[in-house]
Amino acid sequence: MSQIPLARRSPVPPESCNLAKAIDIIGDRWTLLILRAALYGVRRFDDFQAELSCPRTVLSGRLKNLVEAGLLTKRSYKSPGKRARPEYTLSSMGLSLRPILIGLTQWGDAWLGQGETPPISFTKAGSKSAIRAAFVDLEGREVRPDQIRAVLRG
Amino acid sequence: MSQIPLARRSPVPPESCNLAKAIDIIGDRWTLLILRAALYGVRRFDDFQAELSCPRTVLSGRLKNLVEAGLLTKRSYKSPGKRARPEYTLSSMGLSLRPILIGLTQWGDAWLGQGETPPISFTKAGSKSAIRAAFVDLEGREVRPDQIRAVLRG
DNA sequence: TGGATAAGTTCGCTTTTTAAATCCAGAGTC
DNA sequence: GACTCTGGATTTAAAAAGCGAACTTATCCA
Repeated sequence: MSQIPLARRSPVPPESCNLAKAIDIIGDRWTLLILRAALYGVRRFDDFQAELSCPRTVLSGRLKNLVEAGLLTKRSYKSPGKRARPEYTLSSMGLSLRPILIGLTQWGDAWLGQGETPPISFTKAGSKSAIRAAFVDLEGREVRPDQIRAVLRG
Repeated sequence: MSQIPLARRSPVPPESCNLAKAIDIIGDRWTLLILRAALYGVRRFDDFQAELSCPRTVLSGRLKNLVEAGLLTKRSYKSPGKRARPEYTLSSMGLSLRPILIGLTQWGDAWLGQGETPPISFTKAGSKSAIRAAFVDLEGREVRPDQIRAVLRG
């Protein structure tokens, strides 16, 4: 049962909505899976390919898009006795997606996990108790979902 | 500059990862745009179509998928003097994606907004100061991103 | 009976995805 | 230098998905 009042259109047209822009960049299965792997430390072309089992053409294109969008940084690494090769690491722009992907992980744990213990969970450093995605006010105090209000144009 | 240590593979294989499962359901441009519109109150087929400007075939298929996945509920509505028609509203499963989409909106505001005032922002009811997506511990206190630790199996 | 309307579906056509093979550049080897 | 190995990326052709327009269906209203 949705408490959201009926609307014929969203209040912000998709063209000027930063959520829609974000969706244009990361709203793609392979792109999201690449970011997931990158957040776990995967950096190299063949490692991404082995992890995702996706066509190399697609991986190549998605990596290029992510570099152009500024989420990944392409630089060289060199193992001793090997030639230099590119590696793809998250920029600060890409790293700042981590809370969103962790939130989505926990959403998946809650709704898709079929009651099993999640294979990965998240805690605060030095603590054993779980953390969760939520909203906080300026002072860092939690705001319950039913307390959230949208405000248009600044 | 990424502080994430190099890994050849992610610690949880995509097949058993709830994040990967979540991406399979919502990791699609049109699907995400449908959920965005639904969170703003759009419910009807033609309203979604006008909002998204997507082919009706695509919309039809995505709505069916979202209903099957349990994120949307299909029921009938009836305006007085009109025949009954289906409407699509968010289930509690779909509603619980709201923090993630608001978080993504704020990520877009920060990185894609080109310094402009965001067209929409979020506040706590009865307050004017902004709220933001974050992590909290069991007591509802904020946990900074660098304090987050991943724990495997358990 | 005819028209208006909302919610899809059908139908050709175009674009993207996929999987496999191929290309390419440079380090190590002879 | 020539030869080979290898990680990274491109080419190619078939399969899948996306696209826009027209069409169908069902019901309310005149």
